[in-house]
Amino acid sequence: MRAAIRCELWQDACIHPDVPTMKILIVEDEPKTGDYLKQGLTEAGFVTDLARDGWEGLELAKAGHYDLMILDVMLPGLNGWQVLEGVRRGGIEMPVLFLTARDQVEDRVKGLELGADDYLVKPFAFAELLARVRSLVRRGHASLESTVLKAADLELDLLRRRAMRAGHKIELTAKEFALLELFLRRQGEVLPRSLIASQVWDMNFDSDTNVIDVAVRRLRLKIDNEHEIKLIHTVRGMGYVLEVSGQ
Amino acid sequence: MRAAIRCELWQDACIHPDVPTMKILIVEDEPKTGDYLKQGLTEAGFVTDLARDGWEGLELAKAGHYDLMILDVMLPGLNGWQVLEGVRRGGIEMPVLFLTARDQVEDRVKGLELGADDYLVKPFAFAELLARVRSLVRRGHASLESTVLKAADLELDLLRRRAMRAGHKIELTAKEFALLELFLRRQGEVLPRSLIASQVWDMNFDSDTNVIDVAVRRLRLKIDNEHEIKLIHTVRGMGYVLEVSGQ
DNA sequence: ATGAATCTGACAGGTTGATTACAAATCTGT
DNA sequence: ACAGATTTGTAATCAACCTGTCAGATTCAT
Repeated sequence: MRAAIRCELWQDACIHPDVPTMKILIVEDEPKTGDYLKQGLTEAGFVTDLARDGWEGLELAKAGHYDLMILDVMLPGLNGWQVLEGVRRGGIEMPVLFLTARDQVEDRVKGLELGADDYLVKPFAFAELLARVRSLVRRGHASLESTVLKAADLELDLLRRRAMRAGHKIELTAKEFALLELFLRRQGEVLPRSLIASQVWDMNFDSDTNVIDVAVRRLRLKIDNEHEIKLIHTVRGMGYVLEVSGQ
Repeated sequence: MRAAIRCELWQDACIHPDVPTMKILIVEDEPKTGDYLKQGLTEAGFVTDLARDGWEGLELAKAGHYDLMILDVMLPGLNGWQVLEGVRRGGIEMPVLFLTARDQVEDRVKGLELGADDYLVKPFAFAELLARVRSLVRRGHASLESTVLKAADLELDLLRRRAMRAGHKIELTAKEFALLELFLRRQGEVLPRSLIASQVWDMNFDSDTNVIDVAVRRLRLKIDNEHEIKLIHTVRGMGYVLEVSGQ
């Protein structure tokens, strides 16, 4: 168990200069799924609210200003479409990501016609959800969210899936890419191994493995090795951080 | 912080010194879809009129002058093509965006032949519609030119449903065509298999199929095989991308 | 100095994607 | 509606190369 409390404090204290916080409303009655989503998205750097049923969801949607709503179709009380309809009638324009069950193909079409922007069939991989969420948020804020993350002379183009440092192209594997993306999105923050694990891997920290250390090393070899200024730093006992030193 | 950003967005949306307001005519009989389109486009800064059937659409198109028409194919009374034909006979030259059902491939061809400028398959994500709308409004009604997608010496003619590479005609099947269209519309972007699956197939990726791999291979055989410069590239662990390398 | 934390290099199993063949589904002309 | 042709999906095989593990070296804080 790594110093969880301290980490939260660090996260709270640190505000990204260039990436504004995005607020996401999750409407999901099943506790497990709901908590899972909330935690995962929070760790990914989003601010989330969780509504446990349709009515609560609708209410929250109207009250707060969200950048995205994640909406389960099967809900007690108001179902997903009804919530969506209520939201749209209320003149609220946020993008909506529908979660539907495997056999409810029709529902999917219905949802899209009613103005959902994307859908995902349960069960889904968290990484998949995250990708959709980012895509929707990006489109909603066309100019706000850049598709290129930067730190010093390092650039990561998310759409083209390419990394460059000092104008030199760098080939990254999938894991390396995901890891670097996380570092860049939360640069300046010290990321504990448990957080890295939950975001880049699907595991809940199998304490005694050094996959992360090895992955960070491999990334370093490609990113930092031939450069005077190092970007990825080890914070002993806490985790890793990507930052432009002298900052 | 959030508040500040929102304000800027609103101001941006409201005061456009260099962009005059664009008028869009929506012809859609299904009330929910119609309302949703109208609302969404209005909030995106367009001025919209909504016609509930073909006759009304035709009448409005002739009366007011619009910068774009969004036209559903399935309409009671006059259908989409008939409306389009009437509009063109009336000597009205605005760009037209067609909304068609997924499997009605013929419809799309017909629509394009009759002088539509682009089409979108229902159900679609609103963001996608918005992108097409903006593209059309910016470009204006360009007829033939607008229906050809290009990358290096590869051309895809949406109207004639024909592909050419280096001046040589290439016969494509329906799936191949749809796949290549997606690649060309989003060239430079690495498309994950899940994205391709949802766009070209009507499925949500049950990872235990390699349809996409096979389809890409078949497309490659026709597009890239005999050419020095490859256009479709594999990005291991991430997906496929069409791009002119060295770009 | 000492123990814990982290780095390093090598290796092997596993995953990914290319390729091929074949079966199922769809289209076509009669 | 039927038979043949074409298109499309499935499955098996193979090669390339990721990626997790591990053991030993190294660094760091006390």
